[in-house]
Amino acid sequence: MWISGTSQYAIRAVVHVAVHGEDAPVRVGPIAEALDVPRNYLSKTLHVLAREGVLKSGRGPRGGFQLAVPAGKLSLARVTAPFEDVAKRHCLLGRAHCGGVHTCAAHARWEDVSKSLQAYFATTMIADLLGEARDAAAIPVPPPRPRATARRPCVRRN
Amino acid sequence: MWISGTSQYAIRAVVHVAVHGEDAPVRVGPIAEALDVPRNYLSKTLHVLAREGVLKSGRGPRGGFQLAVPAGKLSLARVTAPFEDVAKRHCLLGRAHCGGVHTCAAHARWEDVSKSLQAYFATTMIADLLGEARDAAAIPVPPPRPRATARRPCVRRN
DNA sequence: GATATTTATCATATGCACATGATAAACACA
DNA sequence: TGTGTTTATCATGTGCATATGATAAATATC
Repeated sequence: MWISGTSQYAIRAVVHVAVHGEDAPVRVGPIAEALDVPRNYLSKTLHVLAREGVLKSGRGPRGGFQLAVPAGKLSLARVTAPFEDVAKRHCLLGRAHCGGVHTCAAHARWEDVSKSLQAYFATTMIADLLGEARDAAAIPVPPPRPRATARRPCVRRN
Repeated sequence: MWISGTSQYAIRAVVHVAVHGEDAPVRVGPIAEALDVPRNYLSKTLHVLAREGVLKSGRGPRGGFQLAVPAGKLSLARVTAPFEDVAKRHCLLGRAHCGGVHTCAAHARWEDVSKSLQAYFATTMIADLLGEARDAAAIPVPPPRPRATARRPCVRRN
Protein backbone atom coordinates (compact mmCIF):
# COMPACT_ATOMS: atom_id res chain seq x y z
CA MET A 1 0.00 0.00 0.00
CA TRP A 2 1.24 3.47 -0.74
CA ILE A 3 0.24 5.03 2.56
CA SER A 4 -0.32 3.47 5.95
CA GLY A 5 -3.72 2.39 7.14
CA THR A 6 -3.70 5.13 9.74
CA SER A 7 -3.06 7.74 7.04
CA GLN A 8 -6.03 6.44 5.10
CA TYR A 9 -8.18 6.72 8.20
CA ALA A 10 -6.93 10.26 8.64
CA ILE A 11 -7.76 11.36 5.12
CA ARG A 12 -11.18 9.78 5.14
CA ALA A 13 -11.98 11.21 8.56
CA VAL A 14 -10.86 14.69 7.61
CA VAL A 15 -12.98 14.52 4.48
CA HIS A 16 -15.91 13.45 6.62
CA VAL A 17 -15.35 16.35 8.98
CA ALA A 18 -15.02 18.74 6.07
CA VAL A 19 -18.39 17.64 4.76
CA HIS A 20 -20.36 17.35 8.00
CA GLY A 21 -18.66 19.80 10.25
CA GLU A 22 -19.41 23.16 8.79
CA ASP A 23 -22.03 24.14 11.36
CA ALA A 24 -21.29 22.12 14.47
CA PRO A 25 -18.36 19.93 15.52
CA VAL A 26 -18.51 16.27 14.53
CA ARG A 27 -18.11 13.65 17.23
CA VAL A 28 -15.84 10.63 16.98
CA GLY A 29 -18.64 8.12 17.35
CA PRO A 30 -20.52 9.01 14.18
CA ILE A 31 -17.29 9.36 12.20
CA ALA A 32 -16.04 5.94 13.26
CA GLU A 33 -19.42 4.46 12.44
CA ALA A 34 -19.62 6.11 9.04
CA LEU A 35 -16.12 5.01 8.12
CA ASP A 36 -16.32 1.60 9.77
CA VAL A 37 -13.14 2.20 11.66
CA PRO A 38 -12.29 1.37 15.28
CA ARG A 39 -13.58 4.19 17.41
CA ASN A 40 -10.86 4.60 20.03
CA TYR A 41 -8.13 4.22 17.49
CA LEU A 42 -9.69 6.91 15.34
CA SER A 43 -10.00 9.04 18.44
CA LYS A 44 -6.27 8.86 18.96
CA THR A 45 -5.61 9.59 15.31
CA LEU A 46 -7.85 12.64 15.33
CA HIS A 47 -6.20 13.83 18.50
CA VAL A 48 -2.85 13.80 16.73
CA LEU A 49 -4.33 15.81 13.88
CA ALA A 50 -5.69 18.30 16.39
CA ARG A 51 -2.30 18.57 18.03
CA GLU A 52 -0.74 19.21 14.62
CA GLY A 53 -3.17 22.00 13.90
CA VAL A 54 -5.14 20.25 11.20
CA LEU A 55 -8.28 19.89 13.30
CA LYS A 56 -9.84 21.79 16.16
CA SER A 57 -11.16 19.65 18.98
CA GLY A 58 -13.49 20.30 21.87
CA ARG A 59 -14.64 18.18 24.78
CA GLY A 60 -17.94 17.72 26.53
CA PRO A 61 -21.37 18.35 25.07
CA ARG A 62 -21.06 20.39 21.88
CA GLY A 63 -17.58 18.92 21.60
CA GLY A 64 -16.13 17.14 18.59
CA PHE A 65 -13.88 17.94 15.67
CA GLN A 66 -13.81 20.63 13.03
CA LEU A 67 -11.30 21.66 10.42
CA ALA A 68 -8.69 24.10 11.67
CA VAL A 69 -7.73 24.90 8.09
CA PRO A 70 -10.05 25.51 5.15
CA ALA A 71 -10.45 22.38 3.04
CA GLY A 72 -9.11 24.23 0.02
CA LYS A 73 -5.83 24.93 1.78
CA LEU A 74 -5.38 21.59 3.49
CA SER A 75 -3.10 19.26 1.56
CA LEU A 76 -3.10 15.49 1.80
CA ALA A 77 0.56 15.72 2.72
CA ARG A 78 -0.29 17.78 5.77
CA VAL A 79 -2.93 15.27 6.86
CA THR A 80 -0.73 12.23 6.45
CA ALA A 81 2.55 13.77 7.58
CA PRO A 82 2.21 12.77 11.25
CA PHE A 83 1.79 9.12 10.27
CA GLU A 84 4.34 8.69 7.52
CA ASP A 85 8.10 8.66 7.57
CA VAL A 86 8.82 10.54 4.37
CA ALA A 87 12.59 10.32 4.76
CA LYS A 88 12.48 6.65 3.84
CA ARG A 89 10.77 7.31 0.58
CA HIS A 90 13.51 8.89 -1.46
CA CYS A 91 15.47 5.84 -2.48
CA LEU A 92 13.89 2.84 -4.06
CA LEU A 93 16.04 0.58 -1.96
CA GLY A 94 15.44 2.30 1.33
CA ARG A 95 18.57 4.38 1.51
CA ALA A 96 18.24 7.89 2.89
CA HIS A 97 20.85 9.35 0.56
CA CYS A 98 21.05 7.60 -2.72
CA GLY A 99 22.06 9.77 -5.60
CA GLY A 100 25.68 9.96 -4.62
CA VAL A 101 27.09 6.55 -5.12
CA HIS A 102 25.22 5.20 -8.07
CA THR A 103 23.31 7.48 -10.35
CA CYS A 104 22.21 5.02 -12.96
CA ALA A 105 19.42 5.71 -15.39
CA ALA A 106 16.98 3.75 -13.27
CA HIS A 107 17.56 6.03 -10.32
CA ALA A 108 17.10 9.17 -12.32
CA ARG A 109 13.78 7.84 -13.51
CA TRP A 110 12.86 6.83 -10.01
CA GLU A 111 13.53 10.34 -8.81
CA ASP A 112 11.00 11.58 -11.34
CA VAL A 113 8.35 9.11 -10.30
CA SER A 114 9.02 9.73 -6.64
CA LYS A 115 8.85 13.47 -7.05
CA SER A 116 5.55 13.29 -8.88
CA LEU A 117 4.15 11.25 -6.02
CA GLN A 118 5.27 13.77 -3.45
CA ALA A 119 3.88 16.52 -5.61
CA TYR A 120 0.52 14.79 -5.70
CA PHE A 121 0.28 14.73 -1.93
CA ALA A 122 1.58 18.25 -1.58
CA THR A 123 -0.74 19.85 -4.10
CA THR A 124 -3.91 17.82 -3.72
CA MET A 125 -6.23 19.46 -1.23
CA ILE A 126 -8.94 17.91 0.88
CA ALA A 127 -11.36 20.05 -1.07
CA ASP A 128 -10.32 18.18 -4.20
CA LEU A 129 -11.75 15.01 -2.69
CA LEU A 130 -15.15 16.55 -2.16
CA GLY A 131 -16.26 15.78 -5.71
CA GLU A 132 -19.63 14.61 -6.92
CA ALA A 133 -20.47 12.19 -4.12
CA ARG A 134 -19.52 14.58 -1.37
CA ASP A 135 -18.96 11.94 1.26
CA ALA A 136 -17.58 9.23 -0.96
CA ALA A 137 -14.56 8.95 1.29
CA ALA A 138 -16.93 7.95 4.04
CA ILE A 139 -17.99 4.83 2.21
CA PRO A 140 -16.63 1.96 4.29
CA VAL A 141 -13.72 0.41 2.46
CA PRO A 142 -14.82 -2.77 0.62
CA PRO A 143 -14.73 -6.49 1.47
CA PRO A 144 -15.62 -6.56 5.20
CA ARG A 145 -12.01 -7.12 6.10
CA PRO A 146 -11.34 -10.84 5.80
CA ARG A 147 -9.18 -10.91 8.86
CA ALA A 148 -7.44 -13.70 10.71
CA THR A 149 -7.80 -15.90 7.65
CA ALA A 150 -4.39 -17.52 7.41
CA ARG A 151 -3.13 -15.70 4.38
CA ARG A 152 0.27 -16.87 3.27
CA PRO A 153 2.51 -13.81 2.89
CA CYS A 154 1.64 -13.15 -0.70
CA VAL A 155 2.65 -16.10 -2.74
CA ARG A 156 0.01 -17.79 -4.81
CA ARG A 157 -1.77 -20.68 -3.17
CA ASN A 158 -0.33 -23.68 -5.04
CA MET B 1 8.07 3.00 2.22
CA TRP B 2 6.99 2.33 -1.31
CA ILE B 3 7.84 -1.33 -1.37
CA SER B 4 8.19 -3.85 1.42
CA GLY B 5 11.49 -4.64 3.04
CA THR B 6 11.40 -8.11 1.57
CA SER B 7 10.98 -6.67 -1.93
CA GLN B 8 14.00 -4.49 -1.37
CA TYR B 9 16.00 -7.53 -0.29
CA ALA B 10 14.81 -9.31 -3.41
CA ILE B 11 15.86 -6.55 -5.79
CA ARG B 12 19.23 -6.05 -4.18
CA ALA B 13 19.89 -9.79 -4.09
CA VAL B 14 18.91 -10.28 -7.71
CA VAL B 15 21.19 -7.42 -8.72
CA HIS B 16 23.98 -9.06 -6.75
CA VAL B 17 23.37 -12.37 -8.49
CA ALA B 18 23.26 -10.65 -11.85
CA VAL B 19 26.66 -9.13 -11.22
CA HIS B 20 28.44 -12.04 -9.57
CA GLY B 21 26.69 -15.05 -10.98
CA GLU B 22 27.59 -15.09 -14.63
CA ASP B 23 30.07 -17.93 -14.39
CA ALA B 24 29.15 -19.93 -11.31
CA PRO B 25 26.11 -19.90 -9.00
CA VAL B 26 26.22 -17.53 -6.04
CA ARG B 27 25.60 -18.94 -2.59
CA VAL B 28 23.27 -17.42 -0.02
CA GLY B 29 25.99 -16.84 2.54
CA PRO B 30 28.05 -14.37 0.56
CA ILE B 31 24.95 -12.59 -0.71
CA ALA B 32 23.57 -12.14 2.79
CA GLU B 33 26.92 -10.91 3.96
CA ALA B 34 27.37 -8.45 1.11
CA LEU B 35 23.89 -7.05 1.59
CA ASP B 36 23.92 -7.19 5.40
CA VAL B 37 20.65 -9.04 5.44
CA PRO B 38 19.60 -12.00 7.62
CA ARG B 39 20.83 -15.13 5.93
CA ASN B 40 17.99 -17.58 6.48
CA TYR B 41 15.39 -15.00 5.70
CA LEU B 42 17.13 -14.19 2.45
CA SER B 43 17.33 -17.89 1.74
CA LYS B 44 13.57 -18.15 1.96
CA THR B 45 13.13 -15.08 -0.20
CA LEU B 46 15.45 -16.41 -2.88
CA HIS B 47 13.67 -19.73 -2.77
CA VAL B 48 10.42 -17.97 -3.61
CA LEU B 49 12.09 -16.22 -6.52
CA ALA B 50 13.38 -19.58 -7.73
CA ARG B 51 9.93 -21.08 -7.48
CA GLU B 52 8.56 -18.15 -9.49
CA GLY B 53 11.09 -18.70 -12.24
CA VAL B 54 13.16 -15.59 -11.61
CA LEU B 55 16.17 -17.49 -10.33
CA LYS B 56 17.61 -20.94 -10.84
CA SER B 57 18.74 -22.70 -7.68
CA GLY B 58 20.93 -25.72 -7.02
CA ARG B 59 21.89 -27.55 -3.85
CA GLY B 60 25.08 -29.04 -2.60
CA PRO B 61 28.60 -28.11 -3.63
CA ARG B 62 28.46 -26.02 -6.80
CA GLY B 63 24.99 -25.03 -5.69
CA GLY B 64 23.66 -21.52 -5.33
CA PHE B 65 21.58 -19.08 -7.32
CA GLN B 66 21.72 -17.75 -10.85
CA LEU B 67 19.38 -15.67 -12.95
CA ALA B 68 16.77 -17.68 -14.80
CA VAL B 69 16.02 -14.70 -17.01
CA PRO B 70 18.52 -12.35 -18.63
CA ALA B 71 18.95 -9.17 -16.60
CA GLY B 72 17.81 -7.11 -19.56
CA LYS B 73 14.47 -8.87 -19.64
CA LEU B 74 13.84 -9.09 -15.91
CA SER B 75 11.61 -6.29 -14.67
CA LEU B 76 11.50 -4.99 -11.11
CA ALA B 77 7.80 -5.81 -11.13
CA ARG B 78 8.55 -9.45 -11.76
CA VAL B 79 11.05 -9.54 -8.90
CA THR B 80 8.79 -7.86 -6.37
CA ALA B 81 5.50 -9.39 -7.49
CA PRO B 82 5.63 -12.35 -5.08
CA PHE B 83 6.01 -10.00 -2.13
CA GLU B 84 3.58 -7.22 -2.94
CA ASP B 85 -0.17 -7.12 -3.07
CA VAL B 86 -0.67 -4.95 -6.11
CA ALA B 87 -4.45 -5.10 -5.93
CA LYS B 88 -4.41 -2.78 -2.96
CA ARG B 89 -2.48 -0.12 -4.79
CA HIS B 90 -5.04 1.14 -7.21
CA CYS B 91 -7.06 3.35 -4.91
CA LEU B 92 -5.52 5.96 -2.71
CA LEU B 93 -7.85 5.00 0.10
CA GLY B 94 -7.31 1.27 -0.17
CA ARG B 95 -10.38 0.39 -2.16
CA ALA B 96 -9.98 -2.29 -4.80
CA HIS B 97 -12.43 -0.69 -7.20
CA CYS B 98 -12.57 3.01 -6.91
CA GLY B 99 -13.37 4.84 -10.08
CA GLY B 100 -17.03 3.95 -10.08
CA VAL B 101 -18.55 5.79 -7.21
CA HIS B 102 -16.62 8.99 -7.04
CA THR B 103 -14.51 10.14 -9.90
CA CYS B 104 -13.37 13.48 -8.63
CA ALA B 105 -10.45 15.35 -10.09
CA ALA B 106 -8.16 14.14 -7.35
CA HIS B 107 -8.80 10.55 -8.27
CA ALA B 108 -8.15 11.10 -11.93
CA ARG B 109 -4.82 12.65 -11.01
CA TRP B 110 -4.10 9.79 -8.65
CA GLU B 111 -4.72 7.33 -11.45
CA ASP B 112 -2.03 9.08 -13.45
CA VAL B 113 0.50 9.02 -10.65
CA SER B 114 -0.35 5.44 -9.79
CA LYS B 115 -0.03 4.33 -13.39
CA SER B 116 3.35 5.97 -13.78
CA LEU B 117 4.53 4.11 -10.71
CA GLN B 118 3.37 0.80 -12.05
CA ALA B 119 4.95 1.63 -15.36
CA TYR B 120 8.24 2.28 -13.64
CA PHE B 121 8.30 -1.15 -12.07
CA ALA B 122 7.08 -2.84 -15.21
CA THR B 123 9.59 -1.25 -17.59
CA THR B 124 12.66 -0.90 -15.41
CA MET B 125 14.89 -3.92 -15.81
CA ILE B 126 17.45 -5.34 -13.42
CA ALA B 127 20.02 -4.50 -16.05
CA ASP B 128 19.10 -0.84 -15.63
CA LEU B 129 20.36 -1.01 -12.05
CA LEU B 130 23.78 -2.21 -13.11
CA GLY B 131 25.03 1.29 -13.77
CA GLU B 132 28.40 2.77 -12.95
CA ALA B 133 29.00 1.14 -9.61
CA ARG B 134 28.01 -2.31 -10.78
CA ASP B 135 27.24 -3.62 -7.33
CA ALA B 136 25.83 -0.47 -5.82
CA ALA B 137 22.73 -2.36 -4.80
CA ALA B 138 24.96 -4.52 -2.69
CA ILE B 139 26.00 -1.62 -0.52
CA PRO B 140 24.46 -2.31 2.87
CA VAL B 141 21.61 0.06 3.44
CA PRO B 142 22.70 3.04 5.60
CA PRO B 143 22.59 3.77 9.34
CA PRO B 144 23.30 0.37 10.94
CA ARG B 145 19.62 -0.10 11.53
CA PRO B 146 18.83 1.69 14.81
CA ARG B 147 16.52 -1.03 15.98
CA ALA B 148 14.66 -1.51 19.24
CA THR B 149 15.13 2.17 19.97
CA ALA B 150 11.73 3.22 21.25
CA ARG B 151 10.71 5.32 18.29
CA ARG B 152 7.38 7.00 18.78
CA PRO B 153 5.19 6.17 15.79
CA CYS B 154 6.15 9.09 13.68
CA VAL B 155 5.24 12.23 15.48
CA ARG B 156 7.97 14.73 16.08
CA ARG B 157 9.83 14.41 19.34
CA ASN B 158 8.46 17.38 21.32
C1' DG C 1 -22.19 22.50 42.21
C1' DA C 2 -24.14 18.13 40.08
C1' DT C 3 -24.57 15.64 36.12
C1' DA C 4 -24.13 14.14 31.50
C1' DT C 5 -21.36 14.18 27.51
C1' DT C 6 -17.44 14.21 25.09
C1' DT C 7 -12.31 14.07 24.07
C1' DA C 8 -7.60 12.73 26.22
C1' DT C 9 -4.79 9.31 27.87
C1' DC C 10 -3.19 5.05 29.71
C1' DA C 11 -2.45 0.12 29.88
C1' DT C 12 -2.66 -3.75 27.33
C1' DA C 13 -3.80 -7.02 23.48
C1' DT C 14 -3.51 -8.76 18.64
C1' DG C 15 -1.80 -9.79 13.93
C1' DC C 16 1.52 -9.63 10.59
C1' DA C 17 6.00 -8.64 8.51
C1' DC C 18 10.35 -9.79 9.57
C1' DA C 19 13.73 -12.70 11.66
C1' DT C 20 16.07 -16.82 13.88
C1' DG C 21 17.64 -21.56 14.71
C1' DA C 22 17.48 -26.30 13.86
C1' DT C 23 16.78 -30.13 10.84
C1' DA C 24 15.87 -32.45 6.34
C1' DA C 25 16.81 -33.24 1.62
C1' DA C 26 19.59 -32.84 -2.53
C1' DC C 27 23.93 -32.86 -4.75
C1' DA C 28 29.24 -33.25 -5.82
C1' DC C 29 33.08 -35.59 -5.39
C1' DA C 30 36.49 -38.73 -3.57
C1' DT D 1 29.12 -45.51 -0.48
C1' DG D 2 30.42 -41.97 2.57
C1' DT D 3 31.20 -37.25 3.64
C1' DG D 4 30.83 -32.44 3.36
C1' DT D 5 28.39 -28.59 1.34
C1' DT D 6 24.49 -26.27 0.11
C1' DT D 7 19.50 -25.16 -0.44
C1' DA D 8 14.64 -26.42 1.40
C1' DT D 9 11.64 -26.50 5.08
C1' DC D 10 9.85 -26.36 9.63
C1' DA D 11 9.06 -24.48 14.19
C1' DT D 12 9.41 -20.64 16.74
C1' DG D 13 10.53 -15.86 18.25
C1' DT D 14 10.39 -10.53 18.00
C1' DG D 15 8.85 -5.79 17.08
C1' DC D 16 5.76 -2.61 15.38
C1' DA D 17 1.39 -0.98 13.39
C1' DT D 18 -3.01 -1.55 14.60
C1' DA D 19 -6.62 -2.22 17.88
C1' DT D 20 -9.20 -2.54 22.43
C1' DG D 21 -11.06 -1.31 26.98
C1' DA D 22 -11.02 1.38 30.97
C1' DT D 23 -10.33 5.65 33.27
C1' DA D 24 -9.24 10.68 33.63
C1' DA D 25 -10.03 15.38 32.43
C1' DA D 26 -12.60 19.04 30.30
C1' DT D 27 -16.85 21.38 29.03
C1' DA D 28 -22.06 22.52 28.71
C1' DT D 29 -26.31 22.76 30.79
C1' DC D 30 -29.40 22.73 34.54
